[in-house]
Amino acid sequence: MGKSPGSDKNGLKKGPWTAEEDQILIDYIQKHGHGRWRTLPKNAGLKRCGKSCRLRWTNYLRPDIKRGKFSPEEDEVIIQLHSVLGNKWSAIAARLPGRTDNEVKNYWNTNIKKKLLRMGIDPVTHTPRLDLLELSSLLSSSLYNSALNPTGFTGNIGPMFNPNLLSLAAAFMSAQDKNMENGNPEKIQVQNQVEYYQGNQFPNPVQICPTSSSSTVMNQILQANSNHFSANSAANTLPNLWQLDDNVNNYSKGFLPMQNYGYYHELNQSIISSSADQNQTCLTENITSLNPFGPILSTPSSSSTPLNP
DNA sequence: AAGGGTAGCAACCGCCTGTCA
DNA sequence: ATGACAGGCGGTTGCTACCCT
Repeated sequence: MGKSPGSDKNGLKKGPWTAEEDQILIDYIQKHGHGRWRTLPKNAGLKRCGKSCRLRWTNYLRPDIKRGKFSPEEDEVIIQLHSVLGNKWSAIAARLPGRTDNEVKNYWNTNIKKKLLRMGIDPVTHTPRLDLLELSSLLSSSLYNSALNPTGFTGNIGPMFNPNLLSLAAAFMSAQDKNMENGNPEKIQVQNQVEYYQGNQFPNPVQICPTSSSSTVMNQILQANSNHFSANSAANTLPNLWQLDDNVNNYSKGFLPMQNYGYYHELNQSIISSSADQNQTCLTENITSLNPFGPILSTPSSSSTPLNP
């Protein structure tokens, strides 16, 4: 586990902690509390640096640490929060009782990240990967050809484009793939429960037939959002559901934009989903017990602007 | 059974920020 | 205003366990 055993030039021990060291640290903190980590090891009689002690305590020895597998609900919370906060592991971990930032970070890197990639979702931007060339060119042409884009914008469509559309598209793509693999020509029903503050509503549910052309589907999607598009084009800006006009007002309505995953509804304390995976209906479940967004709603960091680099 | 590859994760590293004198 | 220090954070490393051939 961890770094190789040994000691640094100051004679301080490095590497895995022994049970004895753990016990010494626990005993000391129970007696004196933590803090002053630099002097703690000396006072406790540990040949460790303060930083190592702090890490050992916060990541492993703390009594409120919850060990074991992450639940599907925790998975969802991590993904949702990551889409808003980016790699702010401590902030994410703060919403998961008993989980540490290190644990969340490791879990993300070893598990969720791969899961998202397998689903065709970019784990950094939380948008469907546009190396799905067919989709990419489709979206571009849809934008260019549309009178809804009078500015002739030619930039990156990634975050400027309503990610929910991409989600839906990804759901379609993925469902299409699955059906083709299974040789199942049946209609796919992609549940779409996106609720927009500005009154934009997808048809609910959207019926998508995998045998229909992708452009038809995308046209349906674009049309379904035409209210928003035309409203914003009046302001001579590219339509962007994530760059809402007035964050304060929007939040006061009780909706927190969850990039690519719909909206978290403050009053219902539930996520109104635009999940790319029709099987992930748990997104719409009430997750009150985890209540991941309470404090976030009161901080400026809850801006609808994605924090991801 | 043995060896190579890979996933999981504890621990470390270096940078950043906040506090205080 | 500034420098020192403590603590926090995200990224990376490297060991162990497990899987596959």
